[in-house]
Formats: sequence, C-alpha cells, structure tokens
Amino acid sequence: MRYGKGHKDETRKRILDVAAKRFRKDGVDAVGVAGLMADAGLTHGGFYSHFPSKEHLVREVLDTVLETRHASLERSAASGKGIEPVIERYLSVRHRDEPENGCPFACFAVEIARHEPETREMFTAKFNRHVELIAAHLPEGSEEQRRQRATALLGLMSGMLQLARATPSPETSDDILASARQHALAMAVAPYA
Amino acid sequence: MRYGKGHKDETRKRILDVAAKRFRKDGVDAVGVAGLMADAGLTHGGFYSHFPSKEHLVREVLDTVLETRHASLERSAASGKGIEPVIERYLSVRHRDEPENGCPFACFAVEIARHEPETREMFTAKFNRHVELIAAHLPEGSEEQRRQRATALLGLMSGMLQLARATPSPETSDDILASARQHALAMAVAPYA
DNA sequence: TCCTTTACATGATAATCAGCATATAATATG
DNA sequence: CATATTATATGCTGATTATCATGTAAAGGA
Repeated sequence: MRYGKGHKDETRKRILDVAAKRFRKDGVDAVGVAGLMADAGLTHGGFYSHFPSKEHLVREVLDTVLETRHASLERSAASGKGIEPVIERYLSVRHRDEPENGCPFACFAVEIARHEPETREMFTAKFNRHVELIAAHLPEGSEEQRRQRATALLGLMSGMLQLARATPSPETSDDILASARQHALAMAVAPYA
Repeated sequence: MRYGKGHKDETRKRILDVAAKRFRKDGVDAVGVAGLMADAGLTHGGFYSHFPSKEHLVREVLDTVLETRHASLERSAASGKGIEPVIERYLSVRHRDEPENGCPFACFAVEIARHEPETREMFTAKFNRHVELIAAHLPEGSEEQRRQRATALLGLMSGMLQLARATPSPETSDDILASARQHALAMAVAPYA
C-alpha cells in the first residue's frame, strides 16, 4: 500500500531508533532483523527496502548514536558548567540502569573491535573528536596532556560503567560507581604529577 | 569407540580451552557448539556428554578464566616487584593483540551484564577478590581508599584496553595504550589528593 | 476515473543454531 | 576370548537466522 509523503523516511528513522536501543540493550548479535521490525510495528520483509543489510544498519546505528552522544556533550559544554556534571551524569545510577539510551563507547567498544576496518575507522574518528571536546574543557596542562587525560577519563568511565552493569548486587554496583566518580572527578580537575 | 582412562577428562579440558579462547576472540554469541567442537578436533554431537548446555559451558569458561587470571596476578604479586610490571603487561601491545589469552574483565564485562544473576554473582565475587588482591599491593592510603583505587585502576585498564582494540590505526591505538599506562601507573603509586 | 508507483506484507530460501537419539567401535573387565 | 561399557560420530529435530521474490493495497498523477 502506498503511504503519504515522508512516510518512508519516518519509518526508516523508527527502525533506526528501535535498533539503536535494542543493540545497546541486548547486543548486536542477539537482535534479529525480524524482531527488530516487529518492535518497529512492521514485518521483516520490508527491512531491505530501507537498508541493504543488517551490517549496514549496524554501521548507521553506530554513526547516529555516536553523533547524538557528541551533540549532547557539546550542549553540556556550551552550558559553561564545566565537566563535573557530565561525569556525574555518566556515572549515575540512571545511566547504569538505562544502557539502551546510554554511551555507545561502553556498549559497543568490545563488539567494534571485531567489525570491518571501515566501521572501526568511523568509530575511531568520532572517538577522537569526542576526546578533543572533553580535552578542551579540562583545566590545566598542555594540550597534549589534556588530550591524554581526556582519553584516560573516557576509558575509566566506560570501563567502570561496564563493571557496575555487570554487578548484580546494587550495593556493590553503587560502590563501583562511587569509586569511579571520585577518581574521574579527581582526574578531571587536575593532572596527577 | 572406547578410549583409555582419563581420555574424557582430557577432551573436556580441550573443549574448555578452545572455548575460553574463542569466546574471548569472537564473542560468546558468535561461537556455535559445532564450530567449537570442530576446533577441538571433534564433532558436535559429543558436546552434550561433557556439558548439559552451552550456557553451562559459558559459566564454566568464565569461572576458569577468571580463576586463571587471578592465579596469574597472585604469582606476579608474590614476585615482590610491585604492581608496575602488572600494569605494563596489561596495557601492552601484546595483550591488546591477543584477546584470546587476555583479561576476561575486558572481554566479558558487557556480555555478563546480560546473563543470569547466578553467573553475574560468580563474576562479581571473583572481581571483588581480584580487586582486594590489587589493593593489597598498592602503596599509601587506608584500606578503603586502596580498595577504591584498585577498582578504578581495573576499570581504567579494562576500558582503555577495549578502546585500544577497537581502534584500527596502530598509531592511535598505541597512543591510547600510552595514555592508559601513564595514568594507570600514576594511579597505582599514589592517591590523587 | 484509471493507472502507475511504492511502502510494506507475505511467504519462501538456504544456512545455521542448540539439542538429542541412536549407531559405532574400541577398551577395560570378566 | 567374550562381553559390557563408553567416548565419540552420525544424523536428525525444530527453531531461528539473514536475505530475497513476489503479492497487495492505497496514494498520487493523468
């Protein structure tokens, strides 16, 4: 059946949104095309008129989620409140409990290492841009020092968020988040030596 | 055909070893029982006389790899050379390029968050024990401070190793490892404030 | 009003998955 | 030497996978 103008674009965006959530929540491998389309209120066959393959969808999801994440950080940076609120939000209970809306670095880093070079290069380009943005808002140190500090900060936060998510006991998990916040904030405000 | 004494135990261990490597290299979901058994020089049918299900294998692999890792850290600790060589080895090019023999925290943290509570509790128990062992070899600070520092250290190293693995450009990846080493070593020798 | 276009549905494909039932062959035991 | 045992192989199951070919119905243009 034929639908009104712009209908296909809306549908395509809906598939992307659903995939972006489910890939982060359940993992790329665990999400099938059929289930994905069902979640979007469609049947599986139509998928291939929107995306040439699942792999293409994966790359596009990755791209948009990284882009969205970066834009969000830019807004936070523009607010002029410094990096602390960003860290607090990243290592919050809410972010731990909502991976489907959360950081793509934490969700996809391990998976991406196994994807095609093209996908990995896209990921790295966005990663570097993200690091630069964080570095620009760190106090003290040379540009290179701040870039390295920003890289370590992102690695620390992503790694700790994963560990907090893996831990079933709420108290232990909260402890991990608390340790993470403490060290991330310290790392953000000043270099070590 | 009937084999000599101890043959089945050897075979079981071989399956475990192959799985431990392939799960880390390719991810749990991407590894099928048939392929696993083929890699062990067997056919798929015999698998279920060794393990009741793939899920049981996953848990056992996790258990043994975490145990092996812990024993390795204990040996390093017993050598009396401090924590620095451990950090250097963790954030080495070799460890980055050989995930199949590497740290289970870095490989499995994201996957484990999606597994059954029982599996996650086992993981957390071994994680805590590992943190305690690292903490015991950190200089300065109260016991609680060192525990938190050890947690952050493990999160930092695991997160950075993942990012280094995701990065296709060798130079950029080496940069990430260098940043990680610098900050991990600083975090290890002294508290922040 | 008719006809073309198109967004999606339906149903089929071959491949792969975990899991299981049965067959086989060799060894340990009598 | 005969027999019972058992580790693994073979081949099946039904479910699920990604992908594709064809069908259908409605909107837009004539």
